[in-house]
Amino acid sequence: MSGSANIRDVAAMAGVSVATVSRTLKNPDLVRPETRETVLRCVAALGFVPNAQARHFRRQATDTVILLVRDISNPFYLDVFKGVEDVASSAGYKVLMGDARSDPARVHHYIEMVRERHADGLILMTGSMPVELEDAGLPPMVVALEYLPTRKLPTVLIDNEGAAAMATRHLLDLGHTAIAHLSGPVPEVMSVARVAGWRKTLTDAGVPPDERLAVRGDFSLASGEAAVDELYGRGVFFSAIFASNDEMAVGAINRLRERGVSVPGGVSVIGFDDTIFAVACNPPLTTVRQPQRDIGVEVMRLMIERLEGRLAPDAQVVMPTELVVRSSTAPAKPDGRMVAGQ
Amino acid sequence: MSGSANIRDVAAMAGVSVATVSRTLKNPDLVRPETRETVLRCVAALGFVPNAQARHFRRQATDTVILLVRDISNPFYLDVFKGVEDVASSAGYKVLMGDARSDPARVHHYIEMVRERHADGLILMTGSMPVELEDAGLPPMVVALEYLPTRKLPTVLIDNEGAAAMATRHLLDLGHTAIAHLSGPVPEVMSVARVAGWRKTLTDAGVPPDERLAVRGDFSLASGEAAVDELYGRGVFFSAIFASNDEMAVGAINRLRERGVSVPGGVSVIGFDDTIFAVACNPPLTTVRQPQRDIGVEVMRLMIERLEGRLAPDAQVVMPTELVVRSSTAPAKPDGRMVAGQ
DNA sequence: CTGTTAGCGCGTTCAG
DNA sequence: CTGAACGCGCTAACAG
Repeated sequence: MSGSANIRDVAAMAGVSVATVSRTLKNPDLVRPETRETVLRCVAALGFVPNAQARHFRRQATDTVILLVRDISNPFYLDVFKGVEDVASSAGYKVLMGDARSDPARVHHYIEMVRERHADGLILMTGSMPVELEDAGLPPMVVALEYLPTRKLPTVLIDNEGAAAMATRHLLDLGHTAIAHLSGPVPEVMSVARVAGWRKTLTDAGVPPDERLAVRGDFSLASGEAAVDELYGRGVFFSAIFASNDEMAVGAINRLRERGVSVPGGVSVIGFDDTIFAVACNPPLTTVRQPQRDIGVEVMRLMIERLEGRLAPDAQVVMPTELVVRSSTAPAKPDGRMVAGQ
Repeated sequence: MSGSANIRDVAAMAGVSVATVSRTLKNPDLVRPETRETVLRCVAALGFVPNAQARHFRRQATDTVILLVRDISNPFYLDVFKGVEDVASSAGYKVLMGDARSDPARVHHYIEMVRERHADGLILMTGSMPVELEDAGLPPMVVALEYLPTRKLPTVLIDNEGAAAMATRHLLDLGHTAIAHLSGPVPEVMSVARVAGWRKTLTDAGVPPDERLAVRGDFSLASGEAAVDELYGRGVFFSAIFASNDEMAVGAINRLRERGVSVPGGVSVIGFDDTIFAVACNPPLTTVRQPQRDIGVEVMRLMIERLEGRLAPDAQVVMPTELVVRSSTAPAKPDGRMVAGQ
């Protein structure tokens, strides 16, 4: 009745061998129906529950993967996790969530966990990675949304430059030309690509940006607020802001309002990601949507293929992004200078 | 050099027995220094990393706990996770994050994982639990912030009724008397306790609430928006709202503004939790803070004590809450009726 | 269809 | 201080 029965107890009670019990549970069609029923009855009677550790030990697999994110405080990862978890659980895998806190030592720690066979594989959503690890000894890994320049690993990506161009073009189409950009932490590839998309789009449109319009942030709410102060401090005119994520966009909006500038009346703001912040924001945020859940789904699919040995090491999946127009962007005022020097 | 060396390979290379290698790694002082050094050299040379599965199998422990939350979409859990993870990792434990999605079947699934010895214990942050499980057969579990009436389990709590009273009193102190309440899903204990705190505080203050001022929500942004519509639909006057979490408070604020009611000028709004929503909100949200990270810290401590067998089954820890005054609440206007029938 | 057997890699006796 | 040997619970051969 208690949970401490093992497969031998069941076998003894059912008068069969342990192999038969094992088969009944794992491969029932190999067992004669009557035998099967007897065994199952005994399993129930003893409250037998197979020991996963023993099974894993024997099979040399844990059926567990680790999802390692840059910073778990970022709600962005919540839906990614859901996607990963859906695919994982329907394929019999468990998901461990790890928080790298942007610390290479912690990334290393999680890689060690896989090498110790705590888990079968590692899904990386972290930009940094310790370099001392030789490629050969690396455990099964796949990457999502990040760039690890020195490695060749299966990856799920978005077109960051193209998505940034989409955001910038939206503002151009509304008549804005003085478009500031709040970037993520440069020189990370992701941030650099978005800066490039912004700059190129403006240049191609014949309004190459004043470099004072580019402010470096770190994806935090606070850095969005600070960036607005920085822009005013630089004394540069702008009628729109393209922020590299929603959280900074919200920070920027809040600071603009504190300064008496309305959004989108005074300044238009567009974000990036389409997280919960975009809907919670007031006004609701125009943003570039990343399909978070689907990204999770795809990267877990890659992981499974990788674990089953059927996947090219340089497989790449590019996920689409999409402009979501809400209420934080509006046509530019003809007398655009009204905001200057505010 | 690759990671596939086992303890026998090390023993062979070092010319000692496997037992000596094991001791060197786990209990170095039992080994003569020179032997130890030789062994360690060989460990390094072979890139030996002990197989965690084998160790766990042998020890009948996984050094892993599961943190099962009601709904991972709720950013509230992010900091709880951090607290859990901090304590866990410094005690040598790993944390698996599970998402119950308010589905008892999923809770059951995670309990099974523990019974299968996938993990050593389960931290429950879910209100529902399948009742068919007999108390005796339950694996090590501790609970945080939730009430499982039928069970007696170690628990970390807050004083929900007291905290709700604190929020309500803040509004009373500002001169409000027509105070609406957006509750969580009644009849869950947590929601009921907050409703009780609201009602009792008003009654004690001599302004027993019109029952039309109580609107049932489900902790979602959308239900906060809908609740505002519901209040206006009921035609009941209110100058302040106490929402049972921040997300609903933000939803309420946004809908109020869409209706042309300013916050806090027209209506004051107070939330509950102090999640990232409170700071991202415009205006910044007055709220009742729960110490999320510390709650995680405490509940993981309880878990460890429970796993080490030293913990009363009915241990309880009550964590303090705190009023955080920001800008979404303001003194009531003398001509309070200005909002009515808006 | 079923039973027998041999480990998976490690920790822990118990002798020396 | 060290080595030999056993077994944790299960699954995957291989025989019947």
